Amino acid sequence: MMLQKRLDYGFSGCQVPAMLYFPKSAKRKRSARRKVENKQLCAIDLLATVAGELLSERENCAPSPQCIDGASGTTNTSKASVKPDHLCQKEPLKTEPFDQHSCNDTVLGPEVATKRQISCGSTEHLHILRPKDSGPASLLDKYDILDAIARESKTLNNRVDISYSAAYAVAGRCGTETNLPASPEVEGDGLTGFQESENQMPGNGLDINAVGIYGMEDSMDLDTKPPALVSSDSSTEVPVCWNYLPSNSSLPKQESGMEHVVDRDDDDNSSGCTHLSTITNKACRPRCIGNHRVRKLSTLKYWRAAPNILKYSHISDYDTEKKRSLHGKKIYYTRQRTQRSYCKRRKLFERCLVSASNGGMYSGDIPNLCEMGGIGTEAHDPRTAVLDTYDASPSQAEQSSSYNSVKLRIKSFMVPELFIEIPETATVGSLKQTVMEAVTAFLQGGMSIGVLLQGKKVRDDNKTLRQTGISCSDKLDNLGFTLEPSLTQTPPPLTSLRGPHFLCLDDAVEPLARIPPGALSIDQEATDSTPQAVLTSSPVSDHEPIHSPTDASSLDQTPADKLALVALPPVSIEALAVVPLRKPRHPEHVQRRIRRPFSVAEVEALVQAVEKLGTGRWRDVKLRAFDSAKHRTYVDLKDKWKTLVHTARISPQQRRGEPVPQELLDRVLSAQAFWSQQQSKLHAKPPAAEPCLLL
DNA sequence: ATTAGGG
DNA sequence: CCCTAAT
Repeated sequence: MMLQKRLDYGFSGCQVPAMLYFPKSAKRKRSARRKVENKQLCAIDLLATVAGELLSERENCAPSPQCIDGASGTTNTSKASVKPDHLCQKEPLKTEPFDQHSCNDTVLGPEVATKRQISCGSTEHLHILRPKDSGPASLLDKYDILDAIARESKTLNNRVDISYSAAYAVAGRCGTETNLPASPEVEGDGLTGFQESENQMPGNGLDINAVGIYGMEDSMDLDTKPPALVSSDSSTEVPVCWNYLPSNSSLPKQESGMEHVVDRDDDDNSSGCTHLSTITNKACRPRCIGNHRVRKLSTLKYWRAAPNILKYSHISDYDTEKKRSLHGKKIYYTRQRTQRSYCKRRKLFERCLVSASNGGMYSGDIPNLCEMGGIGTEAHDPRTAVLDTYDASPSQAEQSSSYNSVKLRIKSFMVPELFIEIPETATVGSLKQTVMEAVTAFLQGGMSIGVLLQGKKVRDDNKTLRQTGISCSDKLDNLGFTLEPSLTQTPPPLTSLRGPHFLCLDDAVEPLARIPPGALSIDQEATDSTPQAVLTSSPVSDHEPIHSPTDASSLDQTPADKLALVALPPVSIEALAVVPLRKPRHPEHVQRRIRRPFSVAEVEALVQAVEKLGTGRWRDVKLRAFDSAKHRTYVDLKDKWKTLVHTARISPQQRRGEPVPQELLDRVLSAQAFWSQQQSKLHAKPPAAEPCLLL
C-alpha cells in the first residue's frame, strides 16, 4: 500500500459572503438575482440583518413562535403572503445532504441550509453562508455567531437586534470550489494532481469560492422603515420567520435558495426590511414545527425532525423592549448565553485539522479589503437616524440629538486564515468537505467582528463612530470588517466538572494563547486583550490538543509514512499541560468518551485496511490505518466496521449521520463477504498463503 | 492485550 | 461507545 503523505493546505482570506440587499426594488431585485445566479450557494446561509435595536433574548422577546400549520395556517406576520399549504407540507424536509449517487466529489450535495436573519441598521441583510453539514449540533452555535455579530456590532448600531430564526433551504450543490495548484485532475476523485504539490505549501493556492459577494447598489427604499430607528415606535415590527428555501435538490445551483430569498424579499412587505416574506415556490416544503422556541431547535432531534418553517412575530416584546430603551436610561440588554458552554452542542470535527489565525488577512491589503469588504456610505434621513447610545457616556448623550447616522454596507467579511491537513490520498470530495468543515468549524466556533479603519484595528468598543472617525465619509472607504474567532470567553476553571472531553473553544483559549503571536497573524495589533487565537475544528481527544499553525509547521517533520488518514497533530506538551486530563471527580464512573463520528475519510481508510487485512485483525487495522489517531482504538474500528456493515445493508433512508458514499459501502459489503467466507474456509482447511481481497 | 459480540 | 467473556 502506498504510503500516504499528508498535505497541508493553507488557505486564507476566503470570503464569507455578506449579502446585502434591499427588499423592495424590482430593479435591485433583478440585480440581486443576477448576482445570486452567478454565484454558487454553498450551504447554509446564515442570513443576518443587524438591526438598530437589541431585541435581546430571543426567549424573552420573541413570543411563542406561531406555528404555521397547514391546518391553522395562522400567522400574524401580516405582510407575509404565506401560503400555508406551501409552507406546511407534511413531508419532512430532506435532510440527507448527500445525493447518494451523484455527489462523490461533491461534499455536501444539495444543501439544507439554515438561514437566519437579524435585522440590521438600515435594512441591510447580511448573509453568511454556512454549510449545512455543520449539523444539528451547530445550530446553537449559529446563534452564538449572531450573538457575536451583535455584540460586536453594537458600536456601529448602538443596539443590535437579533431577531432571527433559522430556516432550511436547499442551496443547491455545494458551491465549494477548490482551485488547487497545477491540478488538472481536480475534477476526479483522486488527488493525483496534488501529490506533486506537497512541497509547495499551497498557501493561498486554495481558493475557496464557496461564497459570493452580493451587494445592492443603493440603499433601502423610502417606504422601508428602518428598524434601527428608535424614534419610530411603529416601525418596530420585526417579524421573525422561518423561511423556506426550495428544498428540491434537483434545482440547479443558480436556482438555489439565495435567489429565492432575494426574490421573495422583493415581494412587497410593508413590514419593512426586517421582514422576510415567505416563499411561495412550490419547492418550498415547510412544515410546522410546533410551538417550540427557536432554541429548542438546537437539538438534534428537532433539527432533523422538524426542519420546517416557523414564522412568528414578536411585536409586543419588541415594543416593550423598545420602550424600555427609550425611557430614561438606555438599557443595553446583553445576553448571557454566550457565556454558556458551547461544548455539548458543538459538533466535533476530527478529520480536518483546522486552525484559524486571527483575521489578519486584511492588514496587508487594504485596497483589496476595500474592494471586497469595504463599505459604502450613504446619507441617511436624519429623522430616522438617531443613534441611540447604549453607552450613556455624557458626551455621547449630549450629542445624540445631532447625530447623523452612518450607513455602512458590508459586502463581505474577511475570514481568518485556515489551515487544513489532508492526506494526499484523500479524494477531492473529501478535500472539499474538509474545507467546508474548516469553514464551518470556524464559523460555528463563534466569532467576533473586527473593525478596521484605514488598516488599523479599532478595538475600543466604547468609542463612538464619530470619535473613531467612522462617521467621516472620507474614511469609510477604508473601513473594513473581519471575522475573528471568538475566543474571548473566560475559560472555565480547570476544575470544571466538564471532563477534558468537552474541550471546546472555551477551553481552547488557554492553549491557544500560548501560540506565538508571530504564528498567528501579520497584525500584531491583533494580539491584544482579545486572544486572536487559532481555532480548531477538532476538539480532539485528551491527547490531541488544539491544532495551530505552529503545529501545522511541525507536521512537516512528521514522518510522511504515517498512514493515518486522520492525521492528528503531534501532541504538544504545553498544550497538554493546560488541558486537564481526566480529573476524575467521581472515579466511580469514568467519563464516557466523547463521541467522535467517523468521517468519510476515516471510513475510507478503514475500508481500505480491512480489505487488505480482513475482519479479524483489528489491531493490525489500527496500526495500519489509524496509528496516529490515538482516539481510535481497535475496538472502535471493529465497532465501526460493524456499523458500516449494518449501514451498508439498510436502505439509504434509514441511514443517519454523515452519509457514507455508496461506493464505500459497497466495498464494505464485498470485503465483509470476502472475509467472512475466508474465515469459514479457514475452518475447513488452513490456507497456504494469506488471502487478500483483491482491490 | 486482543478479539468477538451483545448492549 | 461501553462492557464482558474468552482467548
